[in-house]
Amino acid sequence: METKFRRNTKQRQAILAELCARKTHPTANELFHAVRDRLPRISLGTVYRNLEVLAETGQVMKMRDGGQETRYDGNPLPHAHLRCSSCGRLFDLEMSAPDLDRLVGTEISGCLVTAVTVTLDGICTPCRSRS
Amino acid sequence: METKFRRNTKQRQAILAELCARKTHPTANELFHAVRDRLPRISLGTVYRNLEVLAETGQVMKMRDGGQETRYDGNPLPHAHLRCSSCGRLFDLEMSAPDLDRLVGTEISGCLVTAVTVTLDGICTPCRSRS
DNA sequence: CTATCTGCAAATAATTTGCATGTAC
DNA sequence: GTACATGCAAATTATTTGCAGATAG
Repeated sequence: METKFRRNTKQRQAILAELCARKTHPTANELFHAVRDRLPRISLGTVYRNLEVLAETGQVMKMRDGGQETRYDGNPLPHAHLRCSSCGRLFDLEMSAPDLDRLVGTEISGCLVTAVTVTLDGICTPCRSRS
Repeated sequence: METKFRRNTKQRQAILAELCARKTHPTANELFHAVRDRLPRISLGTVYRNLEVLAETGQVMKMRDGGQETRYDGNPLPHAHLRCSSCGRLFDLEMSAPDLDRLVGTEISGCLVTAVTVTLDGICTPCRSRS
């Protein structure tokens, strides 16, 4: 959408609030169901459209690393993730990657770097004890 | 598919050869069209099925970081990527991340780490000169 | 007021799957 | 010979879009 002004609708507020209230990294559909408790008439399309806007304005991060669905992260600060290859969940890692984060804003092979994403793959504790 | 034996079909060979011959990170559909020059009756479903098998056996890497389509990488060695936020292309980076690669095989918060993915976002040289 | 946003439903895009037939081992 | 793989087409899943009515600023 190439629009100049952005309205602060109750739908957009509710989606952002719901996302920021979570430490998990929900899908659009999960957010849709959560937000629907408060706004019963909200539609899935609206959730997708708002997440797109929020990602453009940098309030939210889109994460397409893992499974089939896009997940969203309400934490705008740089932090690494761990994806469980068994259950597909994404966890925040305390760890950061200072050497890599420093690359933001620099040029590499003529490319201006705007973000650094670090994702580890592994098996999370619940999945390990289950097997 | 939970099968024991894996056949070395000409389709699977052709897909892997085509992928390894490239420095780019093609989509399933791009590979489909490329391989079809040699195997005119190959189907898109077969390409998807084989890429899945090749990813399971570690000969190929699935990359879902960026745009909407999954891309595949025929280089099994660890290396970072740069994704152009304008055109969506994925480039290999000479750079590696030794501090992070060292994490493979270790445990972090009880999770056994099996892989580390590093992706930078930026605008590639062609896209920068175009604007 | 009016440009932006919403709900709804239909459309699209990527990927997966069922099934009859083919083929590597 | 038989389990695994293929081609084809239909099904599924995630996401996007068109449009008429609603609403934030």
